[in-house]
Amino acid sequence: MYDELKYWYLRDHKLFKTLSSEQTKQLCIISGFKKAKKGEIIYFSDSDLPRIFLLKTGSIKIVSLDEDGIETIKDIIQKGDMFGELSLDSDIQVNEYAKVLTEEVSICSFLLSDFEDLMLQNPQLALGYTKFVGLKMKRLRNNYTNLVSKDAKTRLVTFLKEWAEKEGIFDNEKVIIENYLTQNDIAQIICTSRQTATTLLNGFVDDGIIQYNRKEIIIPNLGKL
Amino acid sequence: MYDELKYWYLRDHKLFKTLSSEQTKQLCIISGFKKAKKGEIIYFSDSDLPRIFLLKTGSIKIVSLDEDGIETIKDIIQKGDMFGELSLDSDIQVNEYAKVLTEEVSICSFLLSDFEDLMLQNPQLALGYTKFVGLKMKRLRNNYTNLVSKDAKTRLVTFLKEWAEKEGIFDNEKVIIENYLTQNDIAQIICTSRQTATTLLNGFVDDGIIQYNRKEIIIPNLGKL
DNA sequence: TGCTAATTGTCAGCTACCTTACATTTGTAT
DNA sequence: ATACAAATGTAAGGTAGCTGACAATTAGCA
Repeated sequence: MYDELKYWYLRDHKLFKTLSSEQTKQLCIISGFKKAKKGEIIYFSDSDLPRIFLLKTGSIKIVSLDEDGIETIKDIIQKGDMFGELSLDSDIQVNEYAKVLTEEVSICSFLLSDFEDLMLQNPQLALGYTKFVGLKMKRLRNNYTNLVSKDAKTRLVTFLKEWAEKEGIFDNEKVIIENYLTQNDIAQIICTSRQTATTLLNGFVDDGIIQYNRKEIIIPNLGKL
Repeated sequence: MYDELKYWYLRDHKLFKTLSSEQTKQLCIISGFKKAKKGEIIYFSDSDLPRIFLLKTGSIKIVSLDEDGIETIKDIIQKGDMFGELSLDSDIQVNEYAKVLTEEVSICSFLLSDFEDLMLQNPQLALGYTKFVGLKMKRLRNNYTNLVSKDAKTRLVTFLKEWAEKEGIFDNEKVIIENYLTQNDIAQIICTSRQTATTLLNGFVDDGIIQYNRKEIIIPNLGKL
């Protein structure tokens, strides 16, 4: 029964659509599965073997700790996304871990080596995965460009728009976003200080462009942002 | 004879090592090949079909033009590197092109669709390619972190070190780099203004940490940088 | 060989943003 | 309910580095 569940967890991910149920099951048998609650930390280095993770529901942030013990957000992973050793190399970042942002997340994982084997057997999967990694790089590069050429305000607007597009609940021009990020998180994502992010957000509220509280962000008119 | 040449150009790239000569030839037949001189511009949109390029010798910069006509360096591509639609999607960036930096470059290219076909036939290639893209992403992410947390001076040092490692000619602790970049290029790479880059470089020269001219950069002691 | 364009050098203001520092509010455990 | 920690709000002061402006040098070319 448990295997069955895991099977389904993979099954409806677009990347695994091309696999026969036999192959998916093969991946499932060796895959781990877990749920975690808000604030919990998932260490990549828990298993000494490199893994690929698939976030089934919820959101997490990938955080790295630098020499001075300062947390930096590396990535926000959302429902349906994969994370872990995406570059398929096995050197695990010791000072990197994932932190759960939403109330609950469910994650399944499989060993990098098993995933590789499966890709070798199924070129379509390999191609799909390559495109997925490529897309991720494109997005990263985009962020990079924004960081260089746009100021903090523009970066915040861009971020809010993207967030709305990805996770917002639309009602005509109005969008509601479930706000599971602190202002500090947002600040880190757009690469600015917490204070600047706070000031900017409050500025938007004053201008009536957004409504903001700890639970949700409402954008009355996405076009106006 | 010409086909033969192109065959060899691919052959000794590590990514294509796993291919049978038959397969390499297959890719070769459909691939283009060209040489270009310093300052020349290579437009990706030249062929309406998306392509992957392989830089055999020399260096180029990938530049994008924004709305205001401002050039931004997206990437520096060196000998042996690939560039083009690496994310394997076909939407060509119209306002993106490559500019030759070294005296001469030789480039070969093949159609994205052909490359995909070949990957489907040879999963090992797909896997290798994914690792390659992953590595590229890792480097980008590294730059990103530097940009956020380090100041311009540190970024310049990091860049010089990397450049030396990658292309420098070593003589014990001393390294000589062939300098095909203008200070403006360097400034863009480390995301600062031309003036700041100039001042910093001259500062290093004054401190005796480097010797700088338009032809080459000499680092007497790489460890001291 | 001289002419022109590109590259490099230097400086003075300006500003977006960081830092430090503290007050206030909100969530949560006891 | 109370206490404590986390998250948010606000302000003053400092600064890295950008912008613009202009001179000096070097490279490419007719």
